[in-house]
Amino acid sequence: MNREPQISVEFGNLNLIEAISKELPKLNKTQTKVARAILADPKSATESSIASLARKSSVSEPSVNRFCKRFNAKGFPDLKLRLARSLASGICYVNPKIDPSDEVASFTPKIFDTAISRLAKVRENICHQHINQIIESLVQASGIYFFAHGASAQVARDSANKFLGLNLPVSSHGDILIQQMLVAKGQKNDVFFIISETDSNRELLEIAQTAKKNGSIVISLTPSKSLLGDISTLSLYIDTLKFSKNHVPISSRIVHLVILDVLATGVALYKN
Amino acid sequence: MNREPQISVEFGNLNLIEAISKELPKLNKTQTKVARAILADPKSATESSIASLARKSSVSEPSVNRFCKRFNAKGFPDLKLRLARSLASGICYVNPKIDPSDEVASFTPKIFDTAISRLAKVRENICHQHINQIIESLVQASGIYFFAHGASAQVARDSANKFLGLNLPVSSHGDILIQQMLVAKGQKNDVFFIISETDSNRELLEIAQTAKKNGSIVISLTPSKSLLGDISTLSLYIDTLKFSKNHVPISSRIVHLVILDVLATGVALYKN
DNA sequence: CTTGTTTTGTAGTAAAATTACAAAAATTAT
DNA sequence: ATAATTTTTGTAATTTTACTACAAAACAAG
Repeated sequence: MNREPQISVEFGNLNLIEAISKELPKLNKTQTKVARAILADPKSATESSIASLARKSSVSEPSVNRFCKRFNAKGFPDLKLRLARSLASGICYVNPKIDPSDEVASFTPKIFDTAISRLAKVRENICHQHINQIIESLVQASGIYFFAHGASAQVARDSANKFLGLNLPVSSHGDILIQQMLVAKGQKNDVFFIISETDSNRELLEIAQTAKKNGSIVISLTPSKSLLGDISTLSLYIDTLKFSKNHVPISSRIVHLVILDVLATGVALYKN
Repeated sequence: MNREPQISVEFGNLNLIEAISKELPKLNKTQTKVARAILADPKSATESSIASLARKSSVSEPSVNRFCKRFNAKGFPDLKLRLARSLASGICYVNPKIDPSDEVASFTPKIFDTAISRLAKVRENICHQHINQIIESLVQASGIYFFAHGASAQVARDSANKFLGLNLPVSSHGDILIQQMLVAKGQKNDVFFIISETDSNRELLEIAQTAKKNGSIVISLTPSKSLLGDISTLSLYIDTLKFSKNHVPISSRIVHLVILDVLATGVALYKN
């Protein structure tokens, strides 16, 4: 039973809450009241009747109805529907802050939620065509080299293990000198897969450039707007959260790992 | 001060569609009709009235209403709400199978969904008290040693990096001989943190036993019902999915990583 | 201040959902 | 088999909810 994903990313629907807060300054007096009431507790808004929302915002029922139409909804039930969708979709996930007074019971779910919402976001936005191209490159590569430094080195090793299990000519390397040597000897069908959480590494950039010059394929897993991504043959952009001191310090690594699971699965399917 | 994150996905609600298809065989004649009508086009169900859904499934309106209550909804609007929520995220909480005919666009969300639902499950079931005890052990340890083999070795290294950043006396080791040596010299306040996805490693078990005998603290991250867990001072149980050939091969590593983020966060908060 | 425009609420109407109850199946015991 | 009991289902009435037409305020410009 081949279950297709049931998502429908209808742009107009997904970020209704964001749309409302964006339009907030342009709204008149009563509509602002309604908007405030909704934004104050969007979830309960999805569960309440037009009457109770009208009461909550101290306006009349038709005013709530007009508000709905202002936002291109057919009516109040339609607005609730969109609201529910935009709440569940996670597009407007706010990364919860951890404050020093947090107990285990309060920060543990926060950390899980952050990880989950990051995955959910990437799930929505990832480009399947890119994935496909990467899979094809990997399958026909004469050699696959995972390069990374620092924390990402673990992801690189893990990836190499995965692909090794699929009988691909793969290895992973964390040492710059070795990376440089391998790139210098790179063939046309060699794939250099570079994983970077921060795009801050100058040496990796040069390595990628050399690889490109030699005609090898460079695939990168980097933050968006990264120099590394620019010069790569193919790249997947995963942004690290710029976390301030008390933000959840979830790593991109988790997302990277899942993406590499996707790639490995793709390769496995491709070879059969 | 148990403030929940402002916007969190409610995972208990999200799997209504799955719940319906799961209950399908247990339903009686009319309710099956309703279920079929909903499953045939869940999205349009969220947009239609009870009357039109009743017409579509060739049953009476009250029957639809009864169906709603069968699934713990307050009534029809409530069911629509839940349906909308479960559609919007598109996350499938039953571990989906990947079949060889799957395209990138169909197996990619499956893999993400599996990771997400695993995290969600652990988030719900994790014992905060255990976490707390582990954090306390780590903070007061004179030495922390992460031990793992195979794929988990990456998690061990990653964890060591994390705790190193918090100025703890930490190291990670993948080599059995070194592990044995370190355990033999173990002090009372030393913590041996053993990460294992499979509980299949006999040597690690012996190492844990030695550590325990020496009076050191043994903390383990293992599958439930594991021998390793039994002999540990403290343990967190994370079950690996026993995946058949065509199940999503998501690793426990992702869950392990998040748990270690939790522990690191706890330690960081504890020290301030 | 008056006229025209926009905004807002009132009251009535239409639609939707729920409930109570009765009819029809289905089940069980005789 | 058939009567009695239970369960299931639909009809009709009730209640709740949402929408619309219209009139009263509020506001702006002359």
